[in-house]
Amino acid sequence: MKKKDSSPYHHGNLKDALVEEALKMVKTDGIQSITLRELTTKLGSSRSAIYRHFSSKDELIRAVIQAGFMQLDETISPFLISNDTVLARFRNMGEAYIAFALTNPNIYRMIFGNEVQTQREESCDIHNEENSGGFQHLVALLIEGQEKKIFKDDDPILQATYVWASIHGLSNLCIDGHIHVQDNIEALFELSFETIIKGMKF
Amino acid sequence: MKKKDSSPYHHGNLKDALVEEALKMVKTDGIQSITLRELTTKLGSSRSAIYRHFSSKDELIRAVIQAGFMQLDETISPFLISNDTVLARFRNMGEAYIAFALTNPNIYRMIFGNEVQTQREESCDIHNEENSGGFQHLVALLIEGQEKKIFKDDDPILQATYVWASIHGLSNLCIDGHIHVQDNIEALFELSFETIIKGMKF
DNA sequence: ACCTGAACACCGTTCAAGT
DNA sequence: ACCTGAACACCGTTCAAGT
Repeated sequence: MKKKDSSPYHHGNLKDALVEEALKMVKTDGIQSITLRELTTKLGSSRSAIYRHFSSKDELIRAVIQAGFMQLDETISPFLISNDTVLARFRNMGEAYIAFALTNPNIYRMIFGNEVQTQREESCDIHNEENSGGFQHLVALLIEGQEKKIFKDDDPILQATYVWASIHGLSNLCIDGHIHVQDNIEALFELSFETIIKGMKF
Repeated sequence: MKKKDSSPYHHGNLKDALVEEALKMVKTDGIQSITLRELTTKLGSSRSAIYRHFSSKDELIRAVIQAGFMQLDETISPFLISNDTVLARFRNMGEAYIAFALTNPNIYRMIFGNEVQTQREESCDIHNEENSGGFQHLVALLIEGQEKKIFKDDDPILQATYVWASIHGLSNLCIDGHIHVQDNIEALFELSFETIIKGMKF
């Protein structure tokens, strides 16, 4: 079990522990399940200690959102910079993306939901280089595809945004049950990827 | 101003009035702004009266979501069944859809958000014929396009789902500020529509 | 940089009693 | 089919006082 620190009045790294534990709670029970009372009880700290590190619950949630966003980013990035062909990398990324959303619906919902007003520009905007290497890698992949005459010569940033939006839309509709094609959900992905690639072809 | 009913103990149609007023609150201030206390105060009814019509706040919200979904549906449906060409109808629908989302971000977020667990199958599933004429019309449009050799011969329901997901993804990312291409947001839509249509071409 | 413990305003929900 | 009014448990947030 966890050992106490030298003093009962000091937690090892409360700020990170709060974010980590909150992300766990989101993952299993959704963002609505986070209450500061339960969160601090689980960590064995006091409620008011939170306000040493975050000015409000919303600010804490923003940190949790950012942590979740980085998990998604780390899941998809490797597929974009592998040694596979352009089209294989594209497809593998898409499958990994949707798999993440289906496996972690609560985290995905939190990231792209809007229960907390975030300054996306500064946290988990997909264009933010610091947090979204994935988007940058996607842009690079599309540029490579354009150079190899696989993809149409369009603005690669707009192209990447369109791709992201399409895959995001699929993920979003699937995990929130707006579509019920469960029997042939793979057929939906197959059709979607093919249509996207055909639409962007040189 | 509003006249009282014959008896102060009977509201004209409290159930509908609650949903209507709640939808207004969502539209201007977002779903988070709805509290039963404020809602009933605005209508001049008592708090407990709500429970004559809804078993909980969540059940009320579900009715509000459904009402919002029908507004979206009524906005886009006319464009799908107009006298224009297949491609014009397709494009006009897409533009109307995104325009609705940009004009009513709070309503759009509520519809496709997940702050309240809904049984989508019974309320605002896009496949639900009762509430989503738009989706049915989109399927019909795609079938017409296939017959006229404009679109590829794919399962029209999967095709329609892919189209919906793409436009939904664009709307969603735009209103939540995950993308900041505000300067050329029209260019993004232009590229998206062209890519989608090209991807589905015969 | 934490702790305890109390307090505050706000929330959804319930209930007893009236009309 | 409503009303009033009180109560309940829960919430985020603040604060005074300690270590």
